[in-house]
Amino acid sequence: MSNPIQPAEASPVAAGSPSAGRRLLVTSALPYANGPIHIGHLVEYIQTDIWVRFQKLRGNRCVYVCADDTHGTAIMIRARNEGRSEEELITQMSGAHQADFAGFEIEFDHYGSTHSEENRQLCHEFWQSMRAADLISERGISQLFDPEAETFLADRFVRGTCPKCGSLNQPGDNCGVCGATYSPIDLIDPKSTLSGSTPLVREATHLFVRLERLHDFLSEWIESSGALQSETANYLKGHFLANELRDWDVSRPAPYFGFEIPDAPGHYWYVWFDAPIGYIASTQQWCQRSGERLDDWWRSADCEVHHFIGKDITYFHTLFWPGMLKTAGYSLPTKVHIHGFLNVGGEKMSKSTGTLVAAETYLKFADPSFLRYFYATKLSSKVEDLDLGLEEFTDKINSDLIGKVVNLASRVGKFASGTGLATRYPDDGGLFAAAAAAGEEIAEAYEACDFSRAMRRIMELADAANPFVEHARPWEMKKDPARVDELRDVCTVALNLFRQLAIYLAPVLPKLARQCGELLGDPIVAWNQSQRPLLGSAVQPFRRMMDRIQIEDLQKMIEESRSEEPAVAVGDASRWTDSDQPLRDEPLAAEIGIDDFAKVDLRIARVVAAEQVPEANKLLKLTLSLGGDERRQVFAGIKAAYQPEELVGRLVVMVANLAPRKMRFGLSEGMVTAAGPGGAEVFLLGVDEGGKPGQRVH
RNA sequence: GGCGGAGUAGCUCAGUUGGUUAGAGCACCGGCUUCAUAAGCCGGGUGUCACCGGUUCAAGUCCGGUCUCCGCUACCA
Repeated sequence: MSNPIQPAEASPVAAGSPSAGRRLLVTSALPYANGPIHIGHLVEYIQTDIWVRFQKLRGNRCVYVCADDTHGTAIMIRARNEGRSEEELITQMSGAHQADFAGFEIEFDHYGSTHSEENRQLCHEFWQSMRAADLISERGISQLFDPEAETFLADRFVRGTCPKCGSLNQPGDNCGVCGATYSPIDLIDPKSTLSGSTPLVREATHLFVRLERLHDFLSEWIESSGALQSETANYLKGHFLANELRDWDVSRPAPYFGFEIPDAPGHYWYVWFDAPIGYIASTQQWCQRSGERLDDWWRSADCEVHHFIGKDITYFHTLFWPGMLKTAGYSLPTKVHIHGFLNVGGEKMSKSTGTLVAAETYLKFADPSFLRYFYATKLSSKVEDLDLGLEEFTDKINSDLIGKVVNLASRVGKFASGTGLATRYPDDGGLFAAAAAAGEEIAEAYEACDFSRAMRRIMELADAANPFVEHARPWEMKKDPARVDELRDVCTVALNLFRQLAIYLAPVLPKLARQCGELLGDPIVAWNQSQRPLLGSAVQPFRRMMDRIQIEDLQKMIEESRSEEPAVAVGDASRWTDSDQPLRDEPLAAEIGIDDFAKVDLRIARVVAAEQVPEANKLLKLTLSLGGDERRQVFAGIKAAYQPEELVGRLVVMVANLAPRKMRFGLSEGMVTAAGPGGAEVFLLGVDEGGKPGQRVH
């Protein structure tokens, strides 16, 4: 056997070892005050919280700030619809968010709001710096205005007919059918989704940040600061830095819920201007509360700044934000940690399948520790989407946490309160020493945000610990009073090995760390507690720490999330329980008269030939017959849904008078009608028995 | 089409700078144990390392090509 570890021999390890004494300011992206927190959001807050708890456990000075993101048109509209003030809405939402976070043991040092006096002041300061640096320009742009709601309309609040392909009821910025991008002004027959009225085109002055002036600085920072993963730096170089950086529109004309720009009355800062500044404002509130100086955290070379964000908001944090910070003289981020999205069961979360689970709903069915651990096993430093599979989730929790970790304590816990811990650490075959030695490697994995690696290493330790108990057979010792010393030794080893696991897992499972601290009468407060065994103390009565989870619990959770969809009253048709999702995805278009409809000449056509277009991603080439010699060549975006063979001979409905359009693979002389969201989910319209090619649809 | 990532056991994944017979956990099979247990312990490998070629004494690992999947992006119905 190897060296038994004695307290006197254990080498004292400096708190947090080489990294001791760092100062870190850490943020998660600010959740928007327009909806509840769901398990997708939680990936980021749990990831950040684990990292922050790890840093604190290592003895570093680490401050974790966040805030609600409260400004913008969406908040204004929602408050208006609910008949209350914006302030009332965001106050209530902030409370709900903070309750959700607390439920998952996400512990901020400060949680603020972008709608704060501190933020307003800081926005003024940033703005002045940017004015002084001559970064701001001004010009008029044409924008749609809703005369009824008396507000300018962001792209997503306008729908209309696509100017390119003529599809009805498309969003204001791009066509969901043909994918064309355009300005909402180009829409044919636009409608405001707020009031249904026809928007007017109005000229409005906007203020812009001339980002191109920071091009050299940004290129340099992105390339060589080390703040970004190479894949992200690469993406930015390819998509943005290769060309001239476009001016960034940072103002919105009144009415807008936000801060009015001091030297441009009637104009408000766009929400993405004041949101990141909210990181600093929240820090400032924390400083005021704790007697700290803001400059020590945001203008000090000794303090690291770490942002955790999702991949969807990469360019706000890697282009605009560093530019703003640089201009205003604040610290640039030491690191921007970017994570991917959450899928559930291999698919995007959605309300209709019930996979978009609210934080509050999750807490009704499962232990928050489980989600924290599960995410930890899935998270790495890469920008990768992660998948939550229900079976994988329950397997991992039950075998890792229950079977390996908690069970280790449970197996000896009930004996140990009688024996207490031995005063000398017994021979354990080197288990404790090996686990102590693994500490640095695990710490490195945490530091690098490679949590999955850390969890793997920790579970290896747990795997090694359980056979020790099995072979020692403490239950037999219990029967013989003469063997009480042996029994105490076994308990001492098992509980110390358990404690090491609890320390290494403490960033992920703070509750387990507390329970371990209570059991052994010694709170877990520092990483280096893993290096020396706890000896000679009493053990408190054992209390159950976690319960197994059944997959049925999760299924119920999904079920409840699905039923949160408001049911639609359907009266006599209630035996048909069709989802309302399609209508919600694509609301009904504006009313038209019969004349409008008559413009569209729909005809029955027979597919007489169908072939693959090998180079195309989505297209099949169809030859349609309208009877006689009338043939049309049509390219249809149904490649993922249909094989050419199954189409030949079929009757379909086509738009016969659509202007021909030249495409990469040839001329398309019409359009085949189909429904569905796209991809493989495309369904051609059929024709009942008796219909003949060439007949018009009336 | 462009950029990025991935492809190793039924599943989730490790696999350092090339170096014995390719690993772990889960699942599975057999046995043991269960007056500590939420269970566990002992044993069992189930593989064309996506494919083809190359470099090398030696390739899961390096190089070239091909295929598939995912993400972003562009074009397009």
